[in-house]
Amino acid sequence: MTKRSVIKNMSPRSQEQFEVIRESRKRQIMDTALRLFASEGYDHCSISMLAEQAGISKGLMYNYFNSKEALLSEIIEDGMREVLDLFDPNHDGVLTSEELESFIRRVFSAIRTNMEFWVLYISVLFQPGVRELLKEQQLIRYLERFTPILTDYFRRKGFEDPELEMLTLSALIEGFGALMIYAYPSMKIPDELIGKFENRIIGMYK
Amino acid sequence: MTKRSVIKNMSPRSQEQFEVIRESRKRQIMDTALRLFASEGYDHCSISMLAEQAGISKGLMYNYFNSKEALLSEIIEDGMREVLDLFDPNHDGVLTSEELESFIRRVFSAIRTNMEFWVLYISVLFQPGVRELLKEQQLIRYLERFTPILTDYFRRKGFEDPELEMLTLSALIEGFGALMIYAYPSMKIPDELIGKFENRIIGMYK
Amino acid sequence: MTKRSVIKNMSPRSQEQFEVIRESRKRQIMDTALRLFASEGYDHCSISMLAEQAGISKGLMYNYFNSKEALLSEIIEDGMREVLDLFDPNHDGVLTSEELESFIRRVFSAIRTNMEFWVLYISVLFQPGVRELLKEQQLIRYLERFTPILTDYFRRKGFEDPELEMLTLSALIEGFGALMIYAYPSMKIPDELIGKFENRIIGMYK
Amino acid sequence: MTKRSVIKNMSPRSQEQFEVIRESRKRQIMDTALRLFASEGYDHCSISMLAEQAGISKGLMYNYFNSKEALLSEIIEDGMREVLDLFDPNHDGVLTSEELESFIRRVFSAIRTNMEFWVLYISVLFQPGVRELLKEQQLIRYLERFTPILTDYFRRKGFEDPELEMLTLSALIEGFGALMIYAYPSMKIPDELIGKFENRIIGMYK
DNA sequence: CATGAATGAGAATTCATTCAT
DNA sequence: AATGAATGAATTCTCATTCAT
Repeated sequence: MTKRSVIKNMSPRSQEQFEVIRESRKRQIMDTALRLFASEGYDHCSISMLAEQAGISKGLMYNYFNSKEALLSEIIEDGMREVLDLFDPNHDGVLTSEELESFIRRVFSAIRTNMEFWVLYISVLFQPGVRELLKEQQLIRYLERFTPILTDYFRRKGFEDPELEMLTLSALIEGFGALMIYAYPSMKIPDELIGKFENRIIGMYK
Repeated sequence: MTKRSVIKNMSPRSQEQFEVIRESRKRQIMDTALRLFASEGYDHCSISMLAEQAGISKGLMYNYFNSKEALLSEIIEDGMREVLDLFDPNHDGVLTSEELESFIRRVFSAIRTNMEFWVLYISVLFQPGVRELLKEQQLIRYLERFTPILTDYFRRKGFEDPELEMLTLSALIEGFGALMIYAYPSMKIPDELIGKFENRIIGMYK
Repeated sequence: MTKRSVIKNMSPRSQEQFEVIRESRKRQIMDTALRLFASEGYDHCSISMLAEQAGISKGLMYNYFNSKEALLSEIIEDGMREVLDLFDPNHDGVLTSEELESFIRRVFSAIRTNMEFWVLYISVLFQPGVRELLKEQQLIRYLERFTPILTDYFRRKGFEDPELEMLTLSALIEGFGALMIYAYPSMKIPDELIGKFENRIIGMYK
Repeated sequence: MTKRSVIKNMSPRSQEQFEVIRESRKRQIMDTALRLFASEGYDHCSISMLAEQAGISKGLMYNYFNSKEALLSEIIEDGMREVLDLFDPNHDGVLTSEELESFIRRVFSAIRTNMEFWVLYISVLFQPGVRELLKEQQLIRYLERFTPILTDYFRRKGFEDPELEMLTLSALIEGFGALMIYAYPSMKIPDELIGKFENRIIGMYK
């Protein structure tokens, strides 16, 4: 009788309990890592530092993630999932005015409520060496699927140059994100101004 | 006989020759470093890699720069100088329509012709650990001096909410930069579209 | 169930086991380092050499000491503790003849039984760059506290020039140490002669 | 006709002049090096630093000395020659009281007037890695030749244990040197006290 | 004789990762 | 599942020495 089976016999519900423990540990690690990666930078945050901050041993991390890069990857995927959840996945490929407004509002909301994720995401996005990592990620593919839908929307709405509108809208959103991130965490753009900005964009494309 | 000629006699390779060598080597190192930092990322580019790519020994870099960070710093300063040269430093604090148009065109031109620098600049800007390095840089101070001038311009032009216009313009420019950089070097936004985008922005604020 | 036992359950190798490992490894590293620093010189002994001699990897040293200098520092402190233990810390500031004799005998004993430490200590003491490291060490402070006590002893004993006696005694001890160390490890001053020397000094100041 | 012969023809007395230049340059380098080695430590003083302080180029040093170690070696030899010059080399192997007094006075004088040399000498002497360098030096051989002469002196003078006297005198001198060096350059032992100390030693062995 | 650019071996140190327990 | 000791490759940086001019 192996040590393993002994443990098994002693705790019949251990299977589910283990699952729960695993999941909570994973969250704990990922939350700490997101915070540290964003504030210290992915490269400058060592596994030691991470383990210490998360209150676990260095070895344990490798029990949950195959490597530091795998951890990053999961964090990014996780953050994206959270972001994507904000968007209606049910649309049929044809965008209405209401759906566009909702989309824009969600984008702004996402940026404002997930700053830590965005800082990490963008800082990683601009580290050329790691870029490849993200190229295959869902968000990018999602956004790429979204652009023709948007372009189509502008065409249907009778905009003279749909592509130009698409570029402008993209730039406005990206630019807003960049401004927010760059300001984070020291400066702050007033909430009221952000609201106006949001409304203006919606007004431009309704 | 001047002191200079004495020195000359003492050193078979003259002062000027050494200066020429130093200057050209420095350029060679900085050019290689800019390229590599931008394409591989500052952190992922080691001195070994840099030396190999530049065709010099590892030690030589330290003959010209005190540290890797000092090298980065000089590259950034250098790039900024080049960028700032694009802008007219002679304006008196009051912006005319023509000056604004000129400014916007120069910004776009700068982004498009110095992509490598911008990729590096932005990637560094978003690396939390190195951010402090740039906070004291000229470009940021320059841009910060520019924002009130722009806001004032919008006020004089009778725009309803000058701050909102300022934010919008900033977002459009930053967003365009981000799009360009993100696309670099694999994708390309068509030149024609960029031209239209530029003209639209100018049209918006004239 | 105490917190301790919880921790125990969590780690198959118990807290105590780790402490034992750490302590023994630390000793192993410090012993090797003392030997090497004394025989090769602190500067000429590289971490590589040390690791090789101690039979560990280069990196492991940094698991136990923050830097090479920290290692040196701990060795010095350790040696001093050992040396200071030889002296009676209970004296009340007033020295008797017996205490002086005991002190001198202990000094000589310390020098003779801790040669490796003394060689390192003195060699470091005379390396200008590292001197500051030792200025704050206990031994020096201890000795500095001792000099007025000795001077006072000579005054009470009716010596004509207590300061001169103090200087002479110090010189005799330092000189003996220097001779021993310089001779180490190739030459040897005969034990019998050392004994006579010791007795003579004691005789001079009783 | 080679470039060399041209120069030769142009300056007929260049041979002697070169000698003078060489000699003065060498002195300049050695003086700077002695000062720096003593104050910064041999290991921590780089050729760059030395060249800068001496106002010459790095390469030039190698024109006069084959290596950094050769430079050290020459400095040591040079300092020893200076020290040895203080002693009467003419004695016939039999020491008189007057000669001993003169010897001791010279030793003390040497220590006090050549502190920089002694600091370097001792610091090098105690760096085990470099010790071998000095083992073959003249001063040590000289001193080794001197010990039997001293022992013989004490025997002839009727001292009970000549070897013990020899050891005591050596310890007193070495100890005084160590005290001086250790105090250098921050503390100072009062000149008057040194004088008394000197006289006491002379008194002890006359 | 004199220069300083250039080299490359080697230094201290960091850190992702492995593994015995 | 959990620990942290151990590894070793890679990193930044230093410096004695060489060499073309």
